[in-house]
Amino acid sequence: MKYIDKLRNSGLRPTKQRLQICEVLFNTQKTFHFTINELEQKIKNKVENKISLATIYNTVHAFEKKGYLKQIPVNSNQTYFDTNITDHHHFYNLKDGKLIDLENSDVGPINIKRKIDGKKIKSIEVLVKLED
Amino acid sequence: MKYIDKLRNSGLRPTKQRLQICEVLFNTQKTFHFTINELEQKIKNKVENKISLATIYNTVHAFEKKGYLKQIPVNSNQTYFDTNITDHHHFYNLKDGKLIDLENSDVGPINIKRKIDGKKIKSIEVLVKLED
DNA sequence: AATACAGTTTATAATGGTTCTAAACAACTG
DNA sequence: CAGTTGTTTAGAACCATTATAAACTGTATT
Repeated sequence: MKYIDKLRNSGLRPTKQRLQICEVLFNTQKTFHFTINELEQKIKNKVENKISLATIYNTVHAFEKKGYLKQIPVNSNQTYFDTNITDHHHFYNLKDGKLIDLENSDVGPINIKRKIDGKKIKSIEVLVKLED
Repeated sequence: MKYIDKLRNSGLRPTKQRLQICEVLFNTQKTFHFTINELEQKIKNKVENKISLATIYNTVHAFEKKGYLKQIPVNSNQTYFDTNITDHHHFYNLKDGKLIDLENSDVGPINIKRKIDGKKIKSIEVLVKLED
């Protein structure tokens, strides 16, 4: 149904596990940030059958490669992902390790004046660290 | 000599190992970026005696806490540090994992318009990912 | 519908960066 | 110099992530 075409169109077979993970990731009002650990918990709560941790890693990486998820650069021992794939930036609360979206209008345009020969800019990401 | 006071003034005993690591980190014309692994190699080359990996970790963390080093937020399995502790941003070359400093004048001022109650902004960091 | 093939899932092991441990050691104070 | 506290160290432990390889499933073909 909902996600089968999305997966097929990007060359990913719509397996039961992937469709279930799609439900958890994309069938929500709001986008959200997560670590693999947090996603594993969410899946445990929402999905009847067990999905192996390896599959969660595989799927998240597959979705990231296809552009359905973004990795957020943060200093942490865990990798943070975002289901909001639009260009935007983040607050990072050092106290609890939580991220908060910053709209582009909250930051203003960022104009990188310097160029590196033979290289293209793939992304520009602003991380604003918060403390008490 | 050179670094003894620096260390004493920040409440760190000027041990042989710390002074040697200071030489490697700070006794250079240019600032530089490094991972612990890279620093370990540099130390092996420049220092006669062996410094244990645990000491390298301890020292880097101590120096970071004192503000002599900065961590750079990058998505990588290794932590990146910078001996340039002034406010500035980075290019990140995805191909080889190398960082390049961006002067503030190359980016322009960044004005975060949104505020989070009860939180202060500790740092604002821009990461510009480069691809071919 | 049965078959074959390539893509997926899975439990488990392996990897590797980082942190912990606790014993030996070194810097400071009086 | 002696006592105390901070530091170094090798090695073990930790833990997020990746690799392995066997079982399984989706899909295209007949």
